[in-house]
Amino acid sequence: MSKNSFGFKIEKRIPGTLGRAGVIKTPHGEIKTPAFMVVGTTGAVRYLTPGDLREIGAQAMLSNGYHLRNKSKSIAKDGGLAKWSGWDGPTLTDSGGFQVMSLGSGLGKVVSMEREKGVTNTPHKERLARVTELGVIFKDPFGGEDIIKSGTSHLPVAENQKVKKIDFIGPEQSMRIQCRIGADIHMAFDELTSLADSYEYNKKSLRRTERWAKRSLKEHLKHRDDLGYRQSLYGVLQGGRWEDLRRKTAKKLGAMDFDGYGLGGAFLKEDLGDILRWCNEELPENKPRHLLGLSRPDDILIGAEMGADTFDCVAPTREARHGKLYTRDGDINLRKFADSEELIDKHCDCPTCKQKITCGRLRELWKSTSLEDKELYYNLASLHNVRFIIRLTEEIREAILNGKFEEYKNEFLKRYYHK
RNA sequence: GCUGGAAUCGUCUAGCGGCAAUGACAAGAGACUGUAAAUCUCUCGCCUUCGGGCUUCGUAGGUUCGAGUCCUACUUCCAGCA
Repeated sequence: MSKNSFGFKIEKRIPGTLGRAGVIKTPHGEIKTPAFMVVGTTGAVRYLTPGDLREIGAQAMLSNGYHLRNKSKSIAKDGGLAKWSGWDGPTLTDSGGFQVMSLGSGLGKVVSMEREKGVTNTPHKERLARVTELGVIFKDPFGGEDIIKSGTSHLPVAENQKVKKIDFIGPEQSMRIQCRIGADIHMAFDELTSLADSYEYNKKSLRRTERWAKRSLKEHLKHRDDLGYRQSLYGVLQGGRWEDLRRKTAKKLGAMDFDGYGLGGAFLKEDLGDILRWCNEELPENKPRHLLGLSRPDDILIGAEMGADTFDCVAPTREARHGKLYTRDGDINLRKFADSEELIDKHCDCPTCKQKITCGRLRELWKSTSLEDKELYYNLASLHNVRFIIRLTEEIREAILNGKFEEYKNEFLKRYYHK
């Protein structure tokens, strides 16, 4: 295979659905799909080494252009993300589109998929991101020194507020940053809307995201070979929970020359399947699709069934750090396992379970006042949870290839969610 | 033995006349989905029809409308001197 090629091949479909198993080819290796990409926002997965990632069967890592924006030049100098990070397999970078929401309308809030949680948007004056047609103005709240003088009312800061820096990121900036970082796959710059945004706002935002997609594509073409290997670009589909918006944007971006597609949005759990179906019925079948930011087993199963090929999510590592560990019979809360001699899951093939480290011991490390103990816990717990999700995608792939997806899905869901 | 000082919710701690009583830790429950997350929320004397009721700050008295807070005695602990 040529070093410069990107490709996707479908190996087998799930009969009667949009789902498939396949292989994505990138300059840094293949990704057998469905696959879970580990999240290493700043170039490393928290508390996991590249060696750990290999050991638990990770195939690809997702990093973030926004978080690496100030390091992109030195990453380019080192030959790109793979060389710089020590993870030499396939990589993907997000554009910063998630931060438009997480630092803007969703600042200080959790991203929930439950209707009951009653999502509201953060007031404009408190936001650290402001959206304009040209791009997004980000305010960096850390290490504030520079005082923003008056006469900057177009910026999302109060007068005389101390902030370190104002960053402007639009499609062109995001593409340049991502092309310097040099992941195998990039995301077009998009705006992720929140569950609280109206149809009208979503429509307006979606049109802008589509214009940004076009601009992303144009800028990306200029720089995609700068590091000596071909970097690919996915267009990102937004449109909230509305079928007309979703189908229209999928058709529109689907006709553009992207290498694949990101399926984005803040979803209610009950809507996920429909939204993915609307998008994937319209998108070209022969291009890979990445479902952005989801990893609960039911979400991955629906995603795979509805034609998503790759996934990423911070939940496995974050929840590991917070004491929630995954098992086939549902999640456990480590708090309840003081002095327990049990293993998390005696059939698990992760390094932590293979070493026979008990829940009691894990809890002790987690609750320890020693940072060293805690960090050991974060490593052991992250290894377990990430391996659990990777194994889930491996088993889904296996089931698709064997024509047993439906059977596998039902059995898994029954055991995991006790229904 | 004498002289000081101290005793508060599992632990440490605030409290100098209006207090069911501060904060931290521990404990318990929940959350977390393209990482502002080694984070966040809630509970943490007993009962409650959620209005409130009851019992609490070493023990026993006292002063006061009112005491964890002031006074007396006792108990225990700490420090200094013998």
